[in-house]
Amino acid sequence: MTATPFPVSEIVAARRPHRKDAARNYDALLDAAREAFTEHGADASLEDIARRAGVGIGTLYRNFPTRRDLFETVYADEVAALCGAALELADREPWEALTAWLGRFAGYMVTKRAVREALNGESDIFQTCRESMYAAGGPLLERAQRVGAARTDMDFGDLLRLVAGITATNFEDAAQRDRVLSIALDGVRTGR
Amino acid sequence: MTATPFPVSEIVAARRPHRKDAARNYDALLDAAREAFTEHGADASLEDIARRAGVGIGTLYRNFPTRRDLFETVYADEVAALCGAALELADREPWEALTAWLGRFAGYMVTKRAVREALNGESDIFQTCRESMYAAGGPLLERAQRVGAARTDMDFGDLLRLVAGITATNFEDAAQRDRVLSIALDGVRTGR
DNA sequence: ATTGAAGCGGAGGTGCGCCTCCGCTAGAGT
DNA sequence: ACTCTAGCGGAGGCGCACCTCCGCTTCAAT
Repeated sequence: MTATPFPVSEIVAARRPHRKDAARNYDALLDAAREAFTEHGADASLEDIARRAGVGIGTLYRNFPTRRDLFETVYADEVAALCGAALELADREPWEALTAWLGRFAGYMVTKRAVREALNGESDIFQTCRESMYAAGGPLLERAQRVGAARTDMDFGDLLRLVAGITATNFEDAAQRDRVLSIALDGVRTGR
Repeated sequence: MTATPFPVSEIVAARRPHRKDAARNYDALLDAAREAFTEHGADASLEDIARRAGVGIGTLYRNFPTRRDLFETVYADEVAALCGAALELADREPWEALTAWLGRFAGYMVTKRAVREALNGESDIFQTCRESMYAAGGPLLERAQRVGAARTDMDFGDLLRLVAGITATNFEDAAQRDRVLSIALDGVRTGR
């Protein structure tokens, strides 16, 4: 849906049908799937997704012949949006831009977890997504490192896992999540 | 199984049957269930668990009438073992004792995740487990805080979530996991 | 050794999600 | 307006996991 200059965005576009009604259904299925994954994780029922989207189960299967196709596309769509977000942060302060992007990244972790679980890491789409993610977010960390705001004995992959893990956890409330995330980022930050 | 002075250990003991063969089956089921949860997460099939344990499905249901009963008991058993581990660290250096225990804690997170997912947080056993965990691990953090090794603007709950989140993530290799965990703990540590 | 009851196991009924298939609908080109 | 084809929907077959039920086995108390 969200168009970005990153390769991952083509994955979603390539599948999208041309006819008007078909495209609408396609979008509705993607939205419904994202919602269902957030709610039920990898076990979300395909028939439930079709129901949410207001289409027949047959339509779901025509657009996404296998469960894997659907999961991959939802995932790619999320990653594409996240990549787009990184571009809009180019003019902010390095450290602030980095943490703002990580905040957005955190929001996408729920879906990502479900997808990873379902696909069991056995998909080459992860490679493409990883590349796009690194291309989008990597520069934010490098910028912060260059101005001495972030420690240099870590790479972007380390940072993503750190934030990913923490945001995937259930907290008592939003305040605790922010507190814990900020403690972890104190481990990343240098100078103050 | 593992006997500790913590209330949570009674949950497992209370269920354990008295007759010899029944007790053996009970233990085998618990082991098989822990293994299955580690491997397949919350979706582990009960029939598969019975098969692994070498007992009939009927035996599983007699011991654990509902899926919830089985999950709760496995979880309680893990927590009891973890509580026991904390007691054995009383004579170590404060910071070292804390990190050693957190390392052990990390090992139990896989099962814990599966159980939490299955029970959807809707069980009062979590309350009991939380209390036992805090009673066991809390003093380790307080000790480290008292000698100035750990920051004081956080509590034990924050620390558990921090470690729990990170260890629940998939890393490229063990080295990366340790690196990330150590970065996060740098955020906790004070004075060097 | 006897016996009763506690425990065992797995066949089979039930329900649910997966996926296919095909008669019907509606968009797009002329 | 007409047509023809891409697209639609959902009934229904299939398989798997859940759970019950009951005849058989094993323990342990006397």
